[in-house]
Amino acid sequence: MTTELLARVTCTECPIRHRAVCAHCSGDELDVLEQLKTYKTFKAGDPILWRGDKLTYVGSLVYGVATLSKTLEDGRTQMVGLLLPSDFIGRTGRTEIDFDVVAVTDVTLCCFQIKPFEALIASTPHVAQRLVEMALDELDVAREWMLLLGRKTAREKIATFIHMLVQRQHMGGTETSNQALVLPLTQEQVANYLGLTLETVSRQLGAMKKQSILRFSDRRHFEVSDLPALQLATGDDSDGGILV
Amino acid sequence: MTTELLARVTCTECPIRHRAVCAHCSGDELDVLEQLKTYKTFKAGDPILWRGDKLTYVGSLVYGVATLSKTLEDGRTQMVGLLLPSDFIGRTGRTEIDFDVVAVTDVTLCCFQIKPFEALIASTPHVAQRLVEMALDELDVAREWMLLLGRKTAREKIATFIHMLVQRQHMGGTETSNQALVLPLTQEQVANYLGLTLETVSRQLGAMKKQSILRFSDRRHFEVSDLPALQLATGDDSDGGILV
DNA sequence: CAGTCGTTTTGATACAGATCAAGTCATGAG
DNA sequence: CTCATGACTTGATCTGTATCAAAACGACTG
Repeated sequence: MTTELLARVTCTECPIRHRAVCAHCSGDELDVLEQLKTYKTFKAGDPILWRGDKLTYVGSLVYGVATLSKTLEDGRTQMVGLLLPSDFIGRTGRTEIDFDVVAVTDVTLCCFQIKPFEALIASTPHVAQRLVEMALDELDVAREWMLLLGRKTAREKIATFIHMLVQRQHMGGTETSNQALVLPLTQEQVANYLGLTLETVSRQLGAMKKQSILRFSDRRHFEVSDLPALQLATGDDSDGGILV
Repeated sequence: MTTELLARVTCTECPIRHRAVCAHCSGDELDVLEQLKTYKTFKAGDPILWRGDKLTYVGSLVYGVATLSKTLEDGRTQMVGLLLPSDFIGRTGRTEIDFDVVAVTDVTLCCFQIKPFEALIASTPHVAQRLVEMALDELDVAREWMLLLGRKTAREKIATFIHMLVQRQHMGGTETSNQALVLPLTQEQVANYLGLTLETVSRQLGAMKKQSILRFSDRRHFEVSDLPALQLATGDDSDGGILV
């Protein structure tokens, strides 16, 4: 990973080429991006943006995992987003953000200064269009999470979270279960994502291990040994939109 | 209100002219919208869009109040959005929505067929740009609500909700407290918005009446008699972004 | 390899808010 | 005016999850 961290990649070879803001861009448009982009790297634990910071750049997450979170005065915190490769950080039309962005693992960002980027949007409809798509997708995700936070039980929350990891991690892969998965967060971070305490997360994960729904090889790596049971435990409709 | 419901208004006289998708449009552009738009009305309680419906039109809410909500199989429901005048319903780039939109009061929508509207976006950057702004604003709101749902106490939830009503209802008005406000939802609907039960909503509102933070003239109309106390009870930072 | 720090597990207890169960209060219909 | 229905209130009890506390487990450090 350390080599990846520093290597400058050309857009055409970029691992997030087809999912990031640049997804709809033609070769010509990529050339423009190529000129503007710079890479920034962050170590695990580093803050990427702090609440109230002046927003000087925006960018796409290329490698690693980062979190968005909001914190109350007394320290209670709620994660409001989990950023995986191809996700976008920052927004146009505003110069401040009202949450913290933190690198959870080592992170590489493909960045653009905000001014030139805004000019780019005005001149490159493909980027603007993709940005809307991504914003609306995020909105859908946020609303799904509102349902989770407001109405699901601890068990359903954990199951939904794991199920989301499955879907996001082996996109396009084979649909067989028993696939190696990474848990990119500590249990405390999972708790902050799900509106729970870390003790409850531990107990619920423990229960799912005992029921052999999950099998952990170490703290960070596991597989789903009973996907149907997991899906059932999410509390959602049986079919995830795929009609029988 | 019934007269308003059916009256066709020209864009230049439209009450949401400066806040809706059309906010940035020039006179010429409004002329185009004028050709495309049609009004639709709904009675209180009517469904506007149902989950899984084919999305054939999009539109702006002109008069009234509507809710977005998601429901689990066993009936637990969570409101994921409260639509007030100028808010936008529908999205581009997808033909289905995964939540229900319901009219809470009588509602008038300014609608566009989705096909011509998508063409419009492509040709009218002012609309596209406004749409992005609105999507990102909604995303901010959704994330604020995630913090509320995941981490706030019942009392903080109620206080935050009322405080939001204050802000959205007398936008641009004088900053004095003691202003007549409308509670557009039943307590059961408030409960679904806040991830609580209706009994808890009743008790917390009762407590705030007893502490003379709120004063109700009838079920639906009230005023905030102690705004600082309300703000304190939200659990948020003291200043709502306005520096002293 | 002993020591330390962050993470996870486990147990006992407390409590906020849910649930269950009657009421009471409005409003509108006949 | 009476009845019916939906909205709200109030009280008693239950329970899921938080809280408090301690120990066990790893991974890294010197």
